[in-house]
Amino acid sequence: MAITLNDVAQRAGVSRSAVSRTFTDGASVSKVMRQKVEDAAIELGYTPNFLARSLTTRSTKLIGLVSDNFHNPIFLEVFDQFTRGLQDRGLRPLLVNLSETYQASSSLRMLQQYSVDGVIVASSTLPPEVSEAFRSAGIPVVNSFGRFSLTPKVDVVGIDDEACGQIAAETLLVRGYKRLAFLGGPEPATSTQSRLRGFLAELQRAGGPAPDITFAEAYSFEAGRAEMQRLLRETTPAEAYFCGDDVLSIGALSAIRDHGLRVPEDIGLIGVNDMQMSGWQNINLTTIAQPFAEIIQTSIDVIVDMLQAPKQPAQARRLPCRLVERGTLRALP
Amino acid sequence: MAITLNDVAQRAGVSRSAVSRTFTDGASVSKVMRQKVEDAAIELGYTPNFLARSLTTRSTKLIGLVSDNFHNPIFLEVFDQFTRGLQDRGLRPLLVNLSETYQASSSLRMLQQYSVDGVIVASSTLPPEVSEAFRSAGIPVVNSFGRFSLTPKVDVVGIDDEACGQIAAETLLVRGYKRLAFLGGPEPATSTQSRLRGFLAELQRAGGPAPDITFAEAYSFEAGRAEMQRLLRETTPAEAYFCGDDVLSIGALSAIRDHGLRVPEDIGLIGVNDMQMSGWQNINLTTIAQPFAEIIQTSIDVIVDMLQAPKQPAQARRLPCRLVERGTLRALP
DNA sequence: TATAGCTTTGCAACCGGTTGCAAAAAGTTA
DNA sequence: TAACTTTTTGCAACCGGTTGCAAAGCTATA
Repeated sequence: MAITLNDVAQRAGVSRSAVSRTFTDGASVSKVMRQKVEDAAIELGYTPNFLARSLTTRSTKLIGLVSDNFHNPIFLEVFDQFTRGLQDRGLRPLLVNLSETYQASSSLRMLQQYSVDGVIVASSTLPPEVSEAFRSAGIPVVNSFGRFSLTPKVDVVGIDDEACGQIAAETLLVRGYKRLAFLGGPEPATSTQSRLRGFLAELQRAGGPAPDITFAEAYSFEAGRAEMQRLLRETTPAEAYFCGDDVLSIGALSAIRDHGLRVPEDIGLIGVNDMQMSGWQNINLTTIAQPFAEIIQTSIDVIVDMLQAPKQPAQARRLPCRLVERGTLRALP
Repeated sequence: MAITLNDVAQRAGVSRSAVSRTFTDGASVSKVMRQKVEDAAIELGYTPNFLARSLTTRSTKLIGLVSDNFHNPIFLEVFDQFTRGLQDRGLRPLLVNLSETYQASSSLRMLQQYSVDGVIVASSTLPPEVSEAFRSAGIPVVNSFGRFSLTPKVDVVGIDDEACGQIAAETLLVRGYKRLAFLGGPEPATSTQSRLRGFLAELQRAGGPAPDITFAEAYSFEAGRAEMQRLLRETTPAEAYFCGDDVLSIGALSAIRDHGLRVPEDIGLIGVNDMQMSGWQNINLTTIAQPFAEIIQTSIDVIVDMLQAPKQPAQARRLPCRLVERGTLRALP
């Protein structure tokens, strides 16, 4: 069916090795040999079979891209940048959707069977064990958007969630907000906990009052809306809320407006992520931007380095967040 | 490094073929042989190498999933469903991001090199030639979200764009709107053209006046907003707009509100797609839903059938759209 | 022109599997 | 128990490539 090495060799009247060498960088072939082979290859429409090659070279250029985050719109941007970044370096993303029904262990086995060169776990919610399983199976792995640790078992690239909470606190305090609140993502998520810790620490340092603390059931519009509705119904709302995520904030925003209150006049709101939608004029959310592009670029760099240099000690990298001012907090005094 | 067939054979004291047969469905192995082999395999932690196997079986279970749509949030839902659907059938998506810098022809070659079993082109904007190139290279292909044709060169699964335009027209007319307008996606996109055709045909049939027709520069929030701003500035706005896409509609919606007009009281709006966000209470867009789940499921079924039965004549499938009533059109009289 | 040194080439083994074929083993029947 | 089937097993070739090694070809030097 498909054209193989043999066909080309026969056509060009040379040995199989000669053809192979023509298509292998750094192999020794003379000008005239290369010409003969290339002519034959073009005539026949030959392209080398990468999978067969991988058998001896032990490199497939396949990278497992595993994620469980197929609902938060920011992840479309994430996938976009990962696929492009990998493609630019000649790597191919084998996408794995780690939903409830598809267990982590079976995905490990699957990626082993396909001899992926490495794995990128792109998720802020998957437990570290998922990434660690790859590493202990000897597959280079980087946990992108993962939680920082001083003693990481696998390489991690993410933001400094505590610093993020700190920025939120500073931002609110400097604008003169007094009664603050934290509206986090799902309580067990480690990102939520770290952001809360940073938030509280900074408030305490500044001598502010302790904030109200609640958690939404998920990082989603509905969860943010439902939790804010509950707060408006059952409590005296705070002056400003630090929300765990933009999509959560947008849900909260809609609940506040439906309740007849204005943002930022009555209630202030600050999110985290800076997804595209947050900049839309009808949302216009003040938020703390994650450096997506840098996280992704760094993750790819890390994986690429690991392909070249085998097992280095694992390292956790923290990239800085920054405030993006829009219209959901009152102006600076 | 990794455990191979040979290791297991040696450990179990049997031939290589015996091991291979144990891991091949439908091969002939006795109970006791299977037991011996499986024991050894478990002890050693062996899993067969899929890529090596593919060399002889000529099946990689790899499916190229190519798209150029990494910006419209609905595509995250699309990727979610595609990856799960493929995984459920034991297939693996090799993701290809067809951006400007990454040409279609090189992706064809790449997917050939990886011996993918088939390709799904998931895009409503890529030209048919992209899919056709795969077919003429002998790779089973289905164009998901593609344009319907009576004489398709490749298998297509999508909606009936003309019927969609027709539904929009009916919906607006029955609510008593008189001065209608069409705010399409990029003018050259075939989906835009077909929807417009259906829209016009139905208006004409009903004897309504000819609508205004304009096009946004892209299927994006900004493009929808910019075009609607222009319309509000430079023209007398229509009573209701049929927008080519939800995200476009949301952009238009924000422009209308910023202009001090109310939806649906002053201007009505109807979109296409029914992305998740359209149901958010602060958007609440009346729209025509694409049957995403069915399109994706059908696309996968088609590809799977093609893997089994070689070249059947290409077929284009049209799945029905339906109206989703929310709050951007006035109520029925 | 003979010789040394470097480059190019083909042979054959190998990567990790599968599979047709024939021999061996097990099961059936008389 | 012998003869005949059927099942199980191992051998060896093959899938489409790569690569170490030695032979062949070339160039440069004396």
